[in-house]
Amino acid sequence: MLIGDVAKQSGLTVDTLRFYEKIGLIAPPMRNDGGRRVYGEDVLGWIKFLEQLNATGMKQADRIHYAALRQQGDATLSERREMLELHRETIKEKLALMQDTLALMDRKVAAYHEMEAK
Amino acid sequence: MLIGDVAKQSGLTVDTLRFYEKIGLIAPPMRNDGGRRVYGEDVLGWIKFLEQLNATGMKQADRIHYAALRQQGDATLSERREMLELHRETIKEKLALMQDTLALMDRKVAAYHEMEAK
DNA sequence: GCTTGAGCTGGAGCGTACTCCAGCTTGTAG
DNA sequence: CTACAAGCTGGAGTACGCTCCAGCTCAAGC
Repeated sequence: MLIGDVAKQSGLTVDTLRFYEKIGLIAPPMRNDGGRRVYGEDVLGWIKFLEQLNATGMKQADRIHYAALRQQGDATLSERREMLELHRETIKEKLALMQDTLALMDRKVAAYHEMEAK
Repeated sequence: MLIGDVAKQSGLTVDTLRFYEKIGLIAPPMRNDGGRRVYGEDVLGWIKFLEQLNATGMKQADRIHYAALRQQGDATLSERREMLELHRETIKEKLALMQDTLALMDRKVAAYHEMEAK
């Protein structure tokens, strides 16, 4: 898989993939004879996971830290677990806030409907 | 209420309040004899609402648009309602994603625990 | 009436997370 | 063998959302 294929399948741009490699979010892949990046299939799952961390509000710096731990192998398992447990708690908080705001939107929309009806 | 009081009660900084005024998120308040901003109590509710829109991922540009509509009064009611209805849908989507990711965190954490136990 | 804290304006600076570009090399299709 | 698309590097530029600063005025306490 060349970088363009990864871009197409992951939804990231080629530039973003190289940027993620530069900052340590994605491990530098092998190169072919022409010096081009050749990725394994597994990178797609990793990118998807990164996107989920991102979409749930994990900071770049923390994602980079997690990626670094992951590359260090099994010795970092418990630290990674702790990071995920922490993140899980922040997701829970955001979730609660979202639900509150969703309820607020419902009330506001209903109120607007009433005002429009008058 | 002077700007410092609003800052304390809203949790925003004085600089942010002036910035929000500059970009149109907060209506320019009256000024006292010395030229200082004097806010009504209602600004606090408005700020809280803005924060909720913000925290649930509404873009600055859209919040500004909503604020502008609000200042134009009742004629914009239905447009505002539509914006909130749209935002409600995006919140729902984010909520679903968050719940998925929360479940993923749970699975990962459990898996890590297992690997650590070995 | 002097000090000190709060407020004012206009504009510069910053952190995050990309995004784009120039100038070059490589690979595939006609 | 020649286009031309895709890839490479290093570095500059961008968008968003604040945040800070200089240099000034205003207000309240001693």
